[in-house]
Amino acid sequence: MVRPQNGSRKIPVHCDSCQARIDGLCEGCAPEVLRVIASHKTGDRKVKAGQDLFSPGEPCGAIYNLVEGWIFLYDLLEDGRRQILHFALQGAVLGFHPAHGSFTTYGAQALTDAAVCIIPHKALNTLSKEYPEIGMRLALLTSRDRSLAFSHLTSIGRRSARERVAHLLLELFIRHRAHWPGQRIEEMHLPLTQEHIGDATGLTGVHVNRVLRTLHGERVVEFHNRSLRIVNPDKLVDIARIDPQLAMSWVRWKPHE
Amino acid sequence: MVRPQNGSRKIPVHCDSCQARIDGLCEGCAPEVLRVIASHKTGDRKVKAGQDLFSPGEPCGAIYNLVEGWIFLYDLLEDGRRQILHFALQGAVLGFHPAHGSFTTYGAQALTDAAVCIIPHKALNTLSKEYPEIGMRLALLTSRDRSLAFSHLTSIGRRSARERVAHLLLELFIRHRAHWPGQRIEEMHLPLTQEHIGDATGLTGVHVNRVLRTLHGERVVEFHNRSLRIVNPDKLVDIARIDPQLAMSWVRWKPHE
DNA sequence: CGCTATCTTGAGGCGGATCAACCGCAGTGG
DNA sequence: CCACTGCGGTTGATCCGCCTCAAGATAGCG
Repeated sequence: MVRPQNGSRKIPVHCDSCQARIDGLCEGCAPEVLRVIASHKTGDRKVKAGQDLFSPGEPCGAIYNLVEGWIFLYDLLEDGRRQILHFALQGAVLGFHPAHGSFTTYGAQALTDAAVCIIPHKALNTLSKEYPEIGMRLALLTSRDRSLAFSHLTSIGRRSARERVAHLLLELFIRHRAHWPGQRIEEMHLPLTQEHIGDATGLTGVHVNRVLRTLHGERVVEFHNRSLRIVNPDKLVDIARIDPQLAMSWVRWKPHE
Repeated sequence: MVRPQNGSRKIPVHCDSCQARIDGLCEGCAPEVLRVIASHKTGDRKVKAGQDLFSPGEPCGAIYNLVEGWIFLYDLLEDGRRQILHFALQGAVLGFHPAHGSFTTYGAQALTDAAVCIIPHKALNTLSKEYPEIGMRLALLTSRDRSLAFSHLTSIGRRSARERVAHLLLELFIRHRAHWPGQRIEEMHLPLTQEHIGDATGLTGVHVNRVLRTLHGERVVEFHNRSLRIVNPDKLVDIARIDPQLAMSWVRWKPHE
């Protein structure tokens, strides 16, 4: 299992666009909004794997910056069915809702032990006056999330189970690798169960299993033990029908001028 | 068929939150970003029904403010299958992508004759320096779109055909009424074909037809001739399983302080 | 070493897709 | 004024992808 960080954030990473060597966040293309925001935090918070950072329907008083770990956003129906809306990686801004001071419409749960820093909404308001660029940076971040959500919509609405699963695995692989581009190996720690994959793709865990077994049998990907290994990248891309253009928008916030 | 505006934008409307009487855009809660942005437009553009404002894969050099008409965002697969991502109503900001100067990953097509004003990306950059609030306003707008996309994800991923259709109709009705709150009548012009509804809900037009016929037979909604009439609102809400909390986020950008 | 979550595999059923007519209606042109 | 055309809606028959239910098999983990 290849997991370069594994608890230590001291390993420097490269930004995929600017190739700058930085610690955790890219200054050029990943928004400095994160650093500035983080500097105004009122506190940190650790979330254990399986715990909610916030739950659906809670009052939302703060936004969070994900410093470490995996967190997913989810929606819950009354009958218990769950839809996973987004997988958040390091550096993500969470809890930024259109209506401040209202209630969350979805929840956020940690897949691994995670760490966030907390910025109250009030701080954000004053902050945006001090650093006018913040607003636009935040808009770009949110816009990237919207693009991702759009691509998930297309996937769930119009693709087959096989394509959906391939698409999701590839997306997570690409987004993850963008954070750790030093790794050339087509293998990563992916802290999901097959049921998570099902809830993200609109399938059942059982059917995800069948798809994964097939893909395994075809020597495309292996997913065991929360470790993803891409055996045949070309074929996976082919199955997922990824638009390379789109893939870029998954990792880039903004091109360098 | 009740269609209050029908080509004339002179009818004043009320903001659902602030009750201010305004022309087209609410100053209090709908962001003044729109007015400011519009004041920096380099031109207007009319789009005929059925025409693309922009197509998938085009270079994107400008953002647009929808002044009049309905426009939907869509994604196209190679084999021709289409997913509708979003229905944009008056006041919407279109074409704001995470990577400026790159290419669009989805298209925007007019459902009715539509009018937009054009703001080049460059203008946006300088603009955000002049009016620092713009960025944050834009972030909130984009965040609202993201919430909508999330709720569509849940719908397509986890709800039955019946629930999805009910959900979409109710969403469009609520969002539309927010622009024309003077109308008490549960009837509106909805410029969609059943195929559009299918492409938005991940169903086929044929199946949408069956669902609509059933709902008609149950005296819940009538959808004829691009006109939607909600016969039994309570039942529709019940079928759609709308979270009232969520419904608010469809129309509100930001609560008044 | 037992517990519990997760993975695996099979059998059977169903919701929605697909395919194929046919209808109604608004243009449109003779 | 009417034939022609094309789009959208309607309906039926059939099919299939994925769900459901159920029973093991594995494998982390205390």
